Amino acid sequence: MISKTLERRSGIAIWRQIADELRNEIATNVSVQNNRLPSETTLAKRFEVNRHTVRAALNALAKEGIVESRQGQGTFVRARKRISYPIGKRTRFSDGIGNQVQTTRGRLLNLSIDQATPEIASALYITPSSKVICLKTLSDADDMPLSRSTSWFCAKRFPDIGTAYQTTGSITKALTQCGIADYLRQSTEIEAHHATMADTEYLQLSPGAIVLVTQAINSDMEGNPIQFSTTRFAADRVSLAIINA
Amino acid sequence: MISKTLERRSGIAIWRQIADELRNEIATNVSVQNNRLPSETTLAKRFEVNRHTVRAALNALAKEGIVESRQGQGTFVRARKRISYPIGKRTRFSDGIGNQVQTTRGRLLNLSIDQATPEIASALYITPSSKVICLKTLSDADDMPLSRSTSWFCAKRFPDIGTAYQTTGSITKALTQCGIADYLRQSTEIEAHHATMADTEYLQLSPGAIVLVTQAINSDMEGNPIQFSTTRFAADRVSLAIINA
DNA sequence: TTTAGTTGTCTAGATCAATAGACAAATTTT
DNA sequence: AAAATTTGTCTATTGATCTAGACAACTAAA
Repeated sequence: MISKTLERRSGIAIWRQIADELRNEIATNVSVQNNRLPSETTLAKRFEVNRHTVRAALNALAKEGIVESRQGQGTFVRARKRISYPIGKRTRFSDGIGNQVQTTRGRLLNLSIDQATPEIASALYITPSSKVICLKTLSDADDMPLSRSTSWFCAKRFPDIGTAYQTTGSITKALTQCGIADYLRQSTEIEAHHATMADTEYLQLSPGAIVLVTQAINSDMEGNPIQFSTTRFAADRVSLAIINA
Repeated sequence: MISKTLERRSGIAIWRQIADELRNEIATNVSVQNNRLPSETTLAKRFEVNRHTVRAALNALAKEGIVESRQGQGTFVRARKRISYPIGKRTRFSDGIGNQVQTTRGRLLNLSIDQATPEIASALYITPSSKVICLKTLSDADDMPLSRSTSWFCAKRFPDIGTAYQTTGSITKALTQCGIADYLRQSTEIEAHHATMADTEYLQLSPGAIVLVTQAINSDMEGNPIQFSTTRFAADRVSLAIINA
């Protein structure tokens, strides 16, 4: 198909560049017939590299659980679906993905009481350097880490949000306990970045992996912002579905 | 700050892992004082590597235009802003980013008439294997490639969409010429992937770079789908802003 | 059973990445 | 002026990645 040469001396090993390319083609069903990849020799010819280099790439994909090699037969793709995470006015974690997975879990990693930075203050409509509660959480789906979030709440309005989250394992339920029966997503910004070291640790990713970073503000029904949060998703496990309606 | 060890034998050179980490920290203003990075020796101690390895990382960031080193003084970050690309009911390319850049340009890379795949057919509400026009385009902002798209239109309804795009360089204007005065974004799906070889070529990216991939359906004012498209953004040049209202 | 095609494993050498140390060149502080 | 701190450049060595070739082990088809 594409016969562009691989870049050497780029800091990314050739076998990993091939792995990235094949992962993409598998995701879009290019050059995959009957769930079977071309043979190692064929791929080596196509990428103009040694067969061992192709094997290193396939080995990496096998470790990710994307393909499976069988001696004498070939290399086959194992179907895996991304979790579709809805983003709209009524975005909620467990509700949104609940029908796609068996179990969801939220864990509190860290709680601290900080002074609001200018950015947080303007998002929450409070005076700069007033007190905010900062919650760092990790969310699992089927015991695979899916995302990690940092949320800020006005400490004066939600003094007990931390303990409420710890007992419920859910922001929505914690807000209910704090008197917020319903809330709306006011804004969302999405970026993509390379995984940081903290990401590779908490989300169980390899270096060079991708995280989808969303920055969101939630408001109560009167339109007052109540939560400002940054969430980092393991990009190869999710697809963000934007709900316009 | 974070003292997690770097992963060796991962196919990603250590200097590139450090570059990725620093790029992220620069973006979030961590460990950057007065626009000045810590000295090479300090960074080498922190990452527990040789100073030359840190230099390789800084060299890469300098080539990307993110930092600038001055002998005897230090290494400084150069301010660069991502273009914020709005996604909502009324998403349009040039309108949305027009106030952030000087010039925008759209170029037609390829036009073909294909049979609709099941996916395209269901998105456009047409019978499978009926004819569709496929437009591959590249969009620049200030002469930097920003995104590349593949769009499908019903060939029966929009026979002249190709020439209309070529003369106007804009999907919106092309649709106007074809009798669509106004249209709405019906759905958007967002994923993040590693750049393919075609991405590195057209979007001028390095291997290992990230692309934000959106899949969207646009409808006319009666709610009939008119365009199905996949867009791949250079992730380090944009931020997607979700408009819920 | 034979043959062709596939993945698995081993050895050896060539190229690239990372470490180590030394010193030059430029800037700021003392 | 001198000292301290910074980036820039050089050489040499060790370790990881990529290439090359050969052959074993397994599978499916002739």
